[in-house]
Amino acid sequence: MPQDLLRVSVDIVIFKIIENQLCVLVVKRATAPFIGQRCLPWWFIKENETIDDAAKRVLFKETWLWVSYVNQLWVFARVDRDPRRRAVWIWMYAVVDYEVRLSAWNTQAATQFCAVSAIPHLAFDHHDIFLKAYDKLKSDFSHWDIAQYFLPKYFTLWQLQLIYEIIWWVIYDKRNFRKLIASKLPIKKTSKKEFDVPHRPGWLYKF
Amino acid sequence: MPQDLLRVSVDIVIFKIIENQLCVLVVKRATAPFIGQRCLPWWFIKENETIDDAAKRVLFKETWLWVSYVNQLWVFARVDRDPRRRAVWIWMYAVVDYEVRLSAWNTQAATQFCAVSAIPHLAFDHHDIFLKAYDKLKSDFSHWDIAQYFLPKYFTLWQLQLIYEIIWWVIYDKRNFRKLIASKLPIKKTSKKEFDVPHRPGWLYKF
DNA sequence: TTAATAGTGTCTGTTAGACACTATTGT
DNA sequence: ACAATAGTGTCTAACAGACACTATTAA
Repeated sequence: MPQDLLRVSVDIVIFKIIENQLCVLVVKRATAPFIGQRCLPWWFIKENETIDDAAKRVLFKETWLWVSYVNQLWVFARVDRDPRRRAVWIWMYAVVDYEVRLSAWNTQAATQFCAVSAIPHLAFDHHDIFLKAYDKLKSDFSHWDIAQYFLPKYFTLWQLQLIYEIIWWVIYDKRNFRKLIASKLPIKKTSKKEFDVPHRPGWLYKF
Repeated sequence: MPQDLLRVSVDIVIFKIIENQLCVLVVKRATAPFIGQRCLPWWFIKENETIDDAAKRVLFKETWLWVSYVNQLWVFARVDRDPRRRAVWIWMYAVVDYEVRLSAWNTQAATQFCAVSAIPHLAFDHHDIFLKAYDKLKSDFSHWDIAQYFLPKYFTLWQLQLIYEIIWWVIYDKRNFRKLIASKLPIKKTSKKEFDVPHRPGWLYKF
């Protein structure tokens, strides 16, 4: 039985909502190939490392981001779109929540979030990955409660509704939305209210 | 950037419906570890081979089966449940249609289909894979028309209904089922009818 | 008091599910 | 004629979607 040794890489699409827009993390390449172009964060995986852990560790080291959710998109073997001929690669996507601050890493122009409506040309086949990740994110939203990973621990129903409206690019009726999520999502009303708002404060909820 | 070389393997759950039962292909191991135990078919992938193609090629070579549908389940890196310490492995599932004959390979007791209700203990972590594949198969049925891969090219509505009843383990009302699939599945009535049946023959349909 | 958003209920159209009889073929 | 399965329509209950007003807070 053949036991070829292969290089395995991970490419990741990291989503975050900034100023009511869905954004994706892109990196400016400092080395060949495609030097100077934008692409998604990626790396080769080492032995003795699970994929999810590697994703979180590498992302923290390189971008100072701690992702709250990681999932797989797809795996490929040997489709020669990459000049370095990576043998096997894994596409993933991740979500970063509201509370992560855009501090140190943000001053490096090399790494920045970019609104999905204005994604630049991406090197490698990264545009395909982005599209697949975006589809997957939208479909996962309907089956499963990923919204929580975009939100802070305590949030108002309006914030929750906004997440859905941003991801799916639709407008909901407030009453219908609340009926819907009451029957679908395991969220609890807390005894706290939002503050520092110039209007009647809403109740805070948590998952 | 680390560029460790890893062995990549594929484990696959192959589904087929035999005598109105959902079955999975299991193999009896001839070599250590777990010699004599049953497990799922698996192999290491070689460079210059896409995963889907490798799956079809290897399965044909080893079991004489030509699968009509292949999909991915999950990818893992380094979880040391395997005595040989495979580094990265890919879980997949596949479907074999009605018309594939159980010929040559079936005489080898080493390779056989086993009803999902009577799966024996499987070596490695293959029982987990089987369970995940079964879940995925059921959920894919609701989103997407995989039923066609279980069926011959021309089929009656009753055969189609049976597939759904077997996979989901439910009973449908014939009229409601037909209304449902008429609105969901792109199937066409042909001008042919089934034959060699001791009752009124049904119309044949195709996808 | 005003500006701004929170919070709440009803009605209606569509969809999913229960249910029974006639039609056609082989023997 | 009989055995066996194909094929077909209606009624009802549940759910999804449209829709407008009162409540509470900060300034």
